[in-house]
Amino acid sequence: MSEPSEADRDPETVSRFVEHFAAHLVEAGLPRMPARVFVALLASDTGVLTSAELGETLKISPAAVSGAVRYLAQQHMVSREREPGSRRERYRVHGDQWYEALANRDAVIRRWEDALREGVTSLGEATPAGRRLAETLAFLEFVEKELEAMMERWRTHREERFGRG
Amino acid sequence: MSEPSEADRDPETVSRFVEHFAAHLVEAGLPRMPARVFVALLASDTGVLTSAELGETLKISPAAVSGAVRYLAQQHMVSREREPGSRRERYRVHGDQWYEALANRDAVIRRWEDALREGVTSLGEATPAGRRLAETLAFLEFVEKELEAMMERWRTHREERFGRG
DNA sequence: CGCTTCCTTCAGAAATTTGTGAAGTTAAGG
DNA sequence: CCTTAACTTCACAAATTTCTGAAGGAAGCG
Repeated sequence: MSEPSEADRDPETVSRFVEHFAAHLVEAGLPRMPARVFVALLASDTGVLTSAELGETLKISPAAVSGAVRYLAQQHMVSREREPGSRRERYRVHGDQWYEALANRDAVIRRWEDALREGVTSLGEATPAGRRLAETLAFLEFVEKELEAMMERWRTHREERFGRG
Repeated sequence: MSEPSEADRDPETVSRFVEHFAAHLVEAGLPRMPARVFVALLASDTGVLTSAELGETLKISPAAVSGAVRYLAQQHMVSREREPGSRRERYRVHGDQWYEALANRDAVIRRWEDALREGVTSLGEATPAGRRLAETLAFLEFVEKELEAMMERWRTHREERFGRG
């Protein structure tokens, strides 16, 4: 029998995890292909894969890889690198970068806030509906601030536990 | 110019806000009908609407209302009430209930954690991939605890600012 | 320069999701 | 009980989304 070493990178084991975890992300609202690509990167040993490798392990066309990666890059969940002196593009999931993507939700929150402010104004601050919207707005403003503080605490916590990544 | 009173509840103004804010929620992953129904409730003066009222303001069939409401109830974003001695069902968005739904994300996070733990085990704790997954897991565990604390702080903050709802 | 490699874009096929009408279910009211 | 009101469920039609294959660029390499 084989040693429990790198040899355990049985493609099937990896694939099982990829599909399983990706399914959860999909359920949470991430499009299918981006989810699969993202998890494949997370589960790779170097955290870097080429487009071709992604296509092969996930059994999808180059076009699908391209689309998924574009999506992920927009969300700042992966970064693209150019291998110098080669046409190969490499995609990387930076350990932290992915947490920071969560902080990126910030942008989303801020747009919600804008919409709510408009609602408070147009419905009237003094109306019950206006007050309800105002409270929701206050909640989001609160969360926004808290998230920032939380990420700061995480960075500290992380260094204690994992050392500088 | 007109007084900012209840007279401002021009259906068209309300509708504009509903559609606008709902669009943001959809973009964030909420299905369309649930999003519209939810915002319609948020923007109503009492925070309570009957199925018929929802159908009329949103111009959708009873079936669509039914489906949307079922979804929202499952997510704990609205609650259903039975008007005693009537067949009419009423749907309510409780001011806080909706924040607490965010805490409900807890359940989602916990399932992610389970999937990640499995991944760490099957890929091997000692492998680079395993370590990456372990760190992601640690992040989620951290967030889970923080969220709870955050909600607690919000409740305090809220009372200071709005008095007990 | 032209060839080759790799990625992207585009149009369309396939699959999934979404919303409706119609029939079914439950419960109030006569 | 029978009628009527209100919501729900189901099957299907419609719209949207998703992925592919094919054609179209950019960039290294000879």
